[in-house]
Amino acid sequence: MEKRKSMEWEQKSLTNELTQGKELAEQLMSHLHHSSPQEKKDFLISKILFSYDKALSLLTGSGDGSDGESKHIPAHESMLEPPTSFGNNSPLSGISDQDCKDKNFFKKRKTMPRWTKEVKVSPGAELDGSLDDGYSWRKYGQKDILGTNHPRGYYRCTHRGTQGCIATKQVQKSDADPTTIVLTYRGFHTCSQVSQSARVKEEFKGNQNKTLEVEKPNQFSPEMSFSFGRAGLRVKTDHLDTRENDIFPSFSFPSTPIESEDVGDHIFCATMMENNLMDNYAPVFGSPAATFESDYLTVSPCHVSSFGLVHDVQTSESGLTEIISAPTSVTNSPIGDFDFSIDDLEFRPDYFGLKC
DNA sequence: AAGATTTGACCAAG
DNA sequence: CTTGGTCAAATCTT
Repeated sequence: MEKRKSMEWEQKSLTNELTQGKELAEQLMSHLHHSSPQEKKDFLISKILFSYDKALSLLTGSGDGSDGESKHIPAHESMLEPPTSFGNNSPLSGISDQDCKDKNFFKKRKTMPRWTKEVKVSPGAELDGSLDDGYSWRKYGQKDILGTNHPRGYYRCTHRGTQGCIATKQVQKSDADPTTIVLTYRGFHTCSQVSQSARVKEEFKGNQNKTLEVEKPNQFSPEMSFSFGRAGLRVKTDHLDTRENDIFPSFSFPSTPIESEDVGDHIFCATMMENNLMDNYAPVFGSPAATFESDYLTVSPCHVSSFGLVHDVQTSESGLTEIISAPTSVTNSPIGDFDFSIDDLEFRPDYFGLKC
């Protein structure tokens, strides 16, 4: 009896959330066709994401802690920080507060934002954890991990003490391929480096063409294809090049350095963490995951048809290959495309959604 | 001297 | 109990 009531309630809530999401998306569409303030769009996107996420939570019954990811993550790391790029006075903070109170939304989330990146380094290259990803890190530990040949290094943001930045990363050499470094990022930067990133982004906005020309004429090609399959969204981009320090995960890709001779394929693979708010907001948190060697590019999808992301781009320096992925399958994550869109929106609103 | 790294100890989760 | 992650004192580097 109790159970049935509960199920009915959940179904009703699910319907409500999905309906709300749809309505919000329609509102957003209408705003996109008009010159509405960016903040308003952000607000709508945020609400859409929350709606979808809540719907997913209901579907997966995450309230019982069955979240697949959570079992790997210590409970004391459960908090989700508000997206810094929205700011404290952003519309988002309002909704999140309300949602949190209403349904213990965040209570169910025992995870920190977490995703991995594999960086393949040319033989002979330095394989330490200090690979420059645009942020400064301080090593706070190292541990031998069972079943692996190489120790894992633990790094936290240098500004943890001064600015309370909670971002951490783990660095470990791959067993299968010692030239590959597996980077696991956790948490998003809340330090000033985020705003730094945003500033670069703004500069990029204003000088996009100039930058592109200076760096590598004709390198930026709009022909990117997003192919979504069960295995994940794939973004293929040919000859991407520009400079942009951007935010993970969606549309930030390493770019080609100016004097890059050793040109190789750059594979960027991002799968979204299912049913996780932080995934939705990952792009605006200022994650370093997609950053590399200070040269980045923010791109936008031309069309979106499924989930997951692989990005081929002309090399970053030294013919490095990066594979970025979130730990959980994206198959169950209908919000995957939102993940990709939100950052894009922040940067180039006109590309949001499935429009191109 | 201040900041970064190393490394053994500690703790929570499974 | 085992394991991954973090702490913090000792040590090193700038």
